Amino acid sequence: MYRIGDFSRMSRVTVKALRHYDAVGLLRPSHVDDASGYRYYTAEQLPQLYRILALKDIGFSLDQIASLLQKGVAAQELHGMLRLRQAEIESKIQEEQERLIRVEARLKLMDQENIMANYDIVIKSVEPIRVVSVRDKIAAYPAIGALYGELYSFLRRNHIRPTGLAAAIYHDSEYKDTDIDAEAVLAIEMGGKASERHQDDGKPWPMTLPGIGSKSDDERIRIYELPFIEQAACTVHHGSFKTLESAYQAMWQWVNENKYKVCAPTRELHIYCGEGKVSLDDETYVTEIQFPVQKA
Amino acid sequence: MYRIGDFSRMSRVTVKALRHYDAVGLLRPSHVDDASGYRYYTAEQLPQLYRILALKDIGFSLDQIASLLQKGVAAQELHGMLRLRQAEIESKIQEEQERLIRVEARLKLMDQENIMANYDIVIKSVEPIRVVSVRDKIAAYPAIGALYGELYSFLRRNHIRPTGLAAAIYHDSEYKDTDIDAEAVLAIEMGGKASERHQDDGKPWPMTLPGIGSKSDDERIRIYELPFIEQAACTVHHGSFKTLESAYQAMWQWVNENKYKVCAPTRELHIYCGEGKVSLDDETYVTEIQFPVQKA
DNA sequence: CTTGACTCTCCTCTTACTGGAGGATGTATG
DNA sequence: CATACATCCTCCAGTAAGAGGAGAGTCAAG
Repeated sequence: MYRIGDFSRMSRVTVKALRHYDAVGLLRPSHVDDASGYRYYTAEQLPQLYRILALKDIGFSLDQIASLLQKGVAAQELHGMLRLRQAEIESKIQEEQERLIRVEARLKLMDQENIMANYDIVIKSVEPIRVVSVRDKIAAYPAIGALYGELYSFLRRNHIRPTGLAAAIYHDSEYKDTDIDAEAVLAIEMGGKASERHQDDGKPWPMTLPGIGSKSDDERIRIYELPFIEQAACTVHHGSFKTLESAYQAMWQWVNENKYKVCAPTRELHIYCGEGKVSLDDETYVTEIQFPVQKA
Repeated sequence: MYRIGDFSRMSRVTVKALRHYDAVGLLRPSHVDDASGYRYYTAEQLPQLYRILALKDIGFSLDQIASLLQKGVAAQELHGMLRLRQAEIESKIQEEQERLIRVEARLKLMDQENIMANYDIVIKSVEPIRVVSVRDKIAAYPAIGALYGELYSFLRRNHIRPTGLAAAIYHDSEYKDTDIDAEAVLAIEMGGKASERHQDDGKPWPMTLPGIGSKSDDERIRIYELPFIEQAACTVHHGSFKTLESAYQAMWQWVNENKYKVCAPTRELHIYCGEGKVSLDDETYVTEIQFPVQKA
């Protein structure tokens, strides 16, 4: 019979931990003195403790260990748990390796800091958005303004209210500065409440509103739902459109270095874009750039 | 100005998390309504939030992020933090890889379970122990009993009390079953209290007690301190000495598969060894086997 | 009998939030 | 203007695996 301190020294497990294992029922001392509450352990409990430590080393939680020990678990079951752990560890390693790549990419990017502003790039999902849209080849980026004009006049004529969110979608798979395949979109009301939006009932929304869209002027305009994006690399540019370019540069570099690839048209969300008419060098603008990506 | 829910939807950060960042001072809403307490965020705060997320992705704690953001930290400093993180991640990956090896070794071992009992092997450190010792070549393992006899008679003659801990140390670097270089040791009192034992003052204990050890009978006997072992692979065998062999087998296999190598003589601690005379097939015995190891 | 080492229980703290209760506020609709 | 009801608020508890410490009781040796 060993007192807790002796048992602790033998096993190199802290007294605190031994008491904790007692409390959670993982390793009860073989005897507890009624009067003093002193815990007494026996030599036979040492292998039990070692089993606990070995399983802990493997990465099981105390709960899992308890269930592995208590119901005289079949070897089969332990085998399965081990396989599961194996997979978990492997994915954890992968995760850490990706993290490592992000750190390294960032370090690299810092060394070029004089060249480009520091953008913080984040992977997130993007919910579907119901929009009115017009798509056309444009000569240069600023020309997209005309497309928004078309959309606003369409909405006015048909008494549809925009939600205020405007975005551009670029369908070219590479960088171009002329003859750009651009789409301008304005978000409009979704059906249902925000909390229900996720679980779409599958019914497709009409591509055009009933009774409209037949006029020849509106033939260019579509109403549909932008698809959900599972993973988008996103960054926010705070400043004028003139300097937006550097954000794109940072995005491409990040995507490459982190071994992603762009798997759908890129989007540009105009989060803040002034009240009146749009200018090219308003430094107060806020724009989010979204690159739908997949692990390459 | 966005309400917390809108800001949450834009950034895909939960409302709870945003409130938490407010609480810890990481990202204060740019305006809080006095009357209602409603938090209002601006578009400019989106890049700030993204910076937080990017740093979090890299693995910094919120505290670290706060300190990185608050005192307009020099790029130098961030660079240093990133390097540090890099090293941390690398060591974490290594750790997980070792964990993975342990899981695989265990799976392998389970497949041979019919052959050998399941031993749980653990890495721990072993504190120095002050002992009386006698070392000799013995013909076979059971012959070590005679060495213990010598030690007990020595202690009796010199009125030294053993602490009760007995161990065998095997100096052969490979398995032998004859002509074995064995050392029998019995622990005796250390100077100082248990809590002070760790911090040895460097003074070597005398190799022999003053006034004794000069008799010719005692020339074989040494008194010294077993060295501290930083890492020892340890397992406990519960059963007779006859079956101890299989524990050694398991140990060697484990050490090899986990890519360690044995770097010092192995020890056998007799944790429970009956009261009277020692038998070869007492199934109640408890023995710990310790292999000092290093990563190969 | 005293001293000092040891042990006990109970409390709080750690991370980065999540979940929920109970109540106040904001906005759209009838 | 009244009423839903969606959204917001603040507080409280819980998570894993103990660490740290307070205050009090226990054990063995001298």
